[in-house]
Amino acid sequence: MEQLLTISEVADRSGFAASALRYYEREGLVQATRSPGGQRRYERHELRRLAFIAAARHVGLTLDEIRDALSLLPTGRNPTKADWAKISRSWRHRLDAEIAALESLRDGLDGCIGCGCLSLQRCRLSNPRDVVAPRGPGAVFLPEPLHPHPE
Amino acid sequence: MEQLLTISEVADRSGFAASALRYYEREGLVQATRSPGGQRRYERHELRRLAFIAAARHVGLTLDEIRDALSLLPTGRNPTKADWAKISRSWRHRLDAEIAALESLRDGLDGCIGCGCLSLQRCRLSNPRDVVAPRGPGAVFLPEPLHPHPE
DNA sequence: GTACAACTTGAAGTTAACTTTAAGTCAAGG
DNA sequence: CCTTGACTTAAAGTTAACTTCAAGTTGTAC
Repeated sequence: MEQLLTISEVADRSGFAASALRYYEREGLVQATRSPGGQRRYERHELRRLAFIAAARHVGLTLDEIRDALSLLPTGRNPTKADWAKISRSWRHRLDAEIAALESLRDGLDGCIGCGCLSLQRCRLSNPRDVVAPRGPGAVFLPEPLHPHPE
Repeated sequence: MEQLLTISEVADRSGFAASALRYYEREGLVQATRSPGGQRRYERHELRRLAFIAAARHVGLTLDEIRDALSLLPTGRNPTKADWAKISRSWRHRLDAEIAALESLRDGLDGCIGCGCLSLQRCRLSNPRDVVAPRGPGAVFLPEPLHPHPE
C-alpha cells in the first residue's frame, strides 16, 4: 500500500517550501515520481530524507555535503539502520570538531576571550585541537571549517 | 607607544584577506585610522576583535549578529573582561541550543535516525528542546535557527 | 462541464559575504 | 628622483541556496 504525497503535502509535513523541494529534486537530493499529468508524487520515505536534510542544514552543512552523505544510502530499497550508520561514520569527525569549536566559543566567552588571549596562538578558541602549530604570530584558525568561510 | 599596523600586516596576523578587512570596515565591524596619505592603519586591539569575528564566523554566526554583539563593547577605550562577558550573556543561549542540535545530529546518526523516528514529531533531533508541540503531523524544526535557513 | 486551486517549467531575481577588476595614489629603498 | 610594491576607491562579479515570476496545465468539486 504505497500512499503517494503531493508536493504541498510534503511541504507541509517537511517544513520546506514547495520551491525548495523542486530545487532539491533538480539538485538530486530527493526524488519524486510523476502523476499521469506530470505532477510530482512523493513516497513516504522521502519525508525521512527531508527531515535529515533539514537537521543537517540547520547545523550548517552545505547541500553538497548532504548530497554526498545521502549518496551513501541505497537507491531503490528502503535504507536500513546500517545504511544510516554509514552516514554517521562519514560525519562524526566533523560534528565532533564543530561541537568542540562551539563549546570553546561558548566557554571562551566567559574565559578565554575575557582573558584577552584570543590574539595568542595557543588559545583553545583559535586553535582548539592543537593541530596548527608553527605559522608565525597572531591568531590561527581551524583547518577545514565546517561552515563555508572563504578567505 | 601605539604601534600601528598596515592592512597586509593585519591580514597576515588575522587570517582575513585584505579585501575582507575593507569590507568589514565598510560594514562597521572594525575600525582603522589613516596615514597622512590615506592608507589604513590598525591599532593592535583590532586583532582581538578580528579573532573574535573569525571564531564567531566559523561557527556560523552572521556578520549582522556579530556586529550586534560587538556593539556591546565600548568604543574608544579598550574592552575589559566585563565587556566581553556582556557578549557572552547575549550569545550563551543560542550557543547552547546550537551545541544541543549538533549533539543530537551526531548522536542521532547512530541512534535516532537509524531507528527511523526522524519523521516523528517527538524526535529529539527534529524537536530537541520540546519547544514546539502542536503543529500538525510531520517533522517540526528548531525555532530561531542559529544558521540562516529560509523557508 | 466548468471553475478554481494546485500544479508545471524555465528564467530571472535575491541575499550574504566576499572577491575581482580597473585605474589610479602612496611609501620606502637605492 | 625614480622605481616598485603596497595601497586606495568604486563598481562589478561570484557562490550557495533558494524564491519569485510568467505563462500555461492538471485535478477535483460541484
